[in-house]
Amino acid sequence: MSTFITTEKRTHYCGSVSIADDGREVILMGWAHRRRDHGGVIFVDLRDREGIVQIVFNPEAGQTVHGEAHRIRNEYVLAVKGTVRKRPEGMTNPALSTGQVEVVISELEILNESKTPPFSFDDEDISENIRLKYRYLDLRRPAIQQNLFLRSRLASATRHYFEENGFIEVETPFLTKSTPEGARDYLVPSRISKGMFYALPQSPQIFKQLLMVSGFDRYYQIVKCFRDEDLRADRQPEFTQIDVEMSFISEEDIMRMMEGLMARIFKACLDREISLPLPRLTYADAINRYGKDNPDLRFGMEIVDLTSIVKNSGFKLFADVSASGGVIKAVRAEQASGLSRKDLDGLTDFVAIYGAKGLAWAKVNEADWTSPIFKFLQAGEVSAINEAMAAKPGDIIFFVADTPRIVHDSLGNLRLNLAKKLNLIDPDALAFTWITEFPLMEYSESEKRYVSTHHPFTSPFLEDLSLMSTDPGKVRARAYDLVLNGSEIGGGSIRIHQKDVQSQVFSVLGLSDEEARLKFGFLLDALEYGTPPHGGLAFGLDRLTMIMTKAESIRDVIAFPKTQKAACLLSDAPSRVGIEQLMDLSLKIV
RNA sequence: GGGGUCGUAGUUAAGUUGGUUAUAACGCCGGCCUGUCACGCCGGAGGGCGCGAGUUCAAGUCUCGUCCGCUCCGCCA
Repeated sequence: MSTFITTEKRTHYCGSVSIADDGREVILMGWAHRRRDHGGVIFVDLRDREGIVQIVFNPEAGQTVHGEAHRIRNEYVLAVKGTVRKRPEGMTNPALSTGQVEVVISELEILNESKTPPFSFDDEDISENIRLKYRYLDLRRPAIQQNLFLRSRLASATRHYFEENGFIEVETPFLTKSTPEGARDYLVPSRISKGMFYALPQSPQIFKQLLMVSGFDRYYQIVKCFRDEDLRADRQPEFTQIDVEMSFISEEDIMRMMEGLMARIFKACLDREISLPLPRLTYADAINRYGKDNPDLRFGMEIVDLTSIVKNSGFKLFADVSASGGVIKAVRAEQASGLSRKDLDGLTDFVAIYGAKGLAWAKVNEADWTSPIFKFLQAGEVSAINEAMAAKPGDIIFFVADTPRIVHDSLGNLRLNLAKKLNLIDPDALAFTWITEFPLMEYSESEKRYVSTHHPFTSPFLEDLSLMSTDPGKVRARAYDLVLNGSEIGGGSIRIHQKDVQSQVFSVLGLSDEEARLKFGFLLDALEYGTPPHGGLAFGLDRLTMIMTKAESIRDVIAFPKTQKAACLLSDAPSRVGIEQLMDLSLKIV
């Protein structure tokens, strides 16, 4: 074989050959995307990461080259030398960015052959298990490559932004200490200390706070985090955070700095302008108006509280729910009377997922309602509801009556479901909102104690401190989430920097001084050595990339993702290990 | 842990009320073809229906179990 590759250098990417190169000799290397062999002339679409260009083998080019070109099959790896030529009249291909030109080949070297791939790279609906098993081939598909290119630009823009603003990137350990609060840890057994385990970090939370104690003042890191919890379409067991912490700052400073980051990222990656400052919503407002702490603000359809209108209603269900401390709320789907009875039954099943025992609906007419509950309501109630909902003929009102928790869950998700069904969402919209004033802790029925909403180092509102002993659920946290298009893309808080406040929080969480020492002793010690006021936040880089690429699954923005059972179909991880490895670690499988 | 859904040639799918040799398209292989670009034309190979039991004269088709993918609830400070 010749030594094309060692003596010659590639001059262009396939996708970057243009009409400006007309007449120029170029050297290209890439994969045979498709061949069209006419017996005489042979066309090959040559593909690399930048795109596709048509290369042409004419019989006149010579026996050797033409003969070799007959051997080309899909996905063969080629090196070619040839001359760029404007395509003959009427033979351009507008579907191709390089469709004005073609490259007439004078030299060819087949650098490598390829087995027939298990699936076509044009086909969009290949089952995911096949794609994941042959992920290296799946990643040849331009659509996924584009996602990863964008992800890289996102990370790059992030680094530039933080460097310009005086942040230092510091790496924190992956082999670290298991922390009891929060998600389940991935554990790594220690060989040297028998029976002991490291944990992979759920986030670098404590370490970045320690860096503030050390005086680094502004820290960031693009870092893998690990959580051993069940997966979702937007959750992987290992995922990437843009992790940030700052000293001598308040909420305002951090939120401004992060808004700047968002503006930079969207400008750099998508050339989109974000108007700042970003809107804000308190947690309580978000729940009351949208039923969720990650509301999708790309459309309206706000939840309306009807409890005061119907609490004394002749409709027993409403009256009973109200009397037992529940609420009656509703959303209005504009001009949705096209929904069939079957659709409505489907929606009832849908809200049942969130614990709702039923879903009442009312089609609004000129004078009355078409509704199973119409006959139970007085005329005054109907008109009051119509007014509260701003209902117009053709609208449908959906009611849920239950505990606040179930009502918000049901209607919050119903709102999303309806918006998709009724096409209310502009796919290009970017609806940011900060969510502020989260509760510091919530009572956990399963654990029979208060648990942190965010994490135990989150600072309470100082003016709420007196509630700590009397009504801990009412204490607000100095925490903030950033939500984009209904997805929580980041969250953080001002941290506790005084030891006595930290002790108070631990005690409400049911952690004794002794336990707290055992679990977080090193952080508590550090807090006693001149800790500056500090706070920070972390963004989910994967989720942000998902939104920016309009990916439906987090797997489409991760090169080598895991399945819902947390398995890697490519490498076959996790897998059994040999007895020797287990013995080294003093482990026994039970 | 639970709910839903899927599994039939390499791929994507079709397979009626269980009934001879399990279809199609694309891909693959061979032949022909000098302007195609989802090239075209002719011919061919390729699976026993995720796996395991069961019902039946007879099972992709019914039953049970099991595995895998996806999705949701719980979970994810």
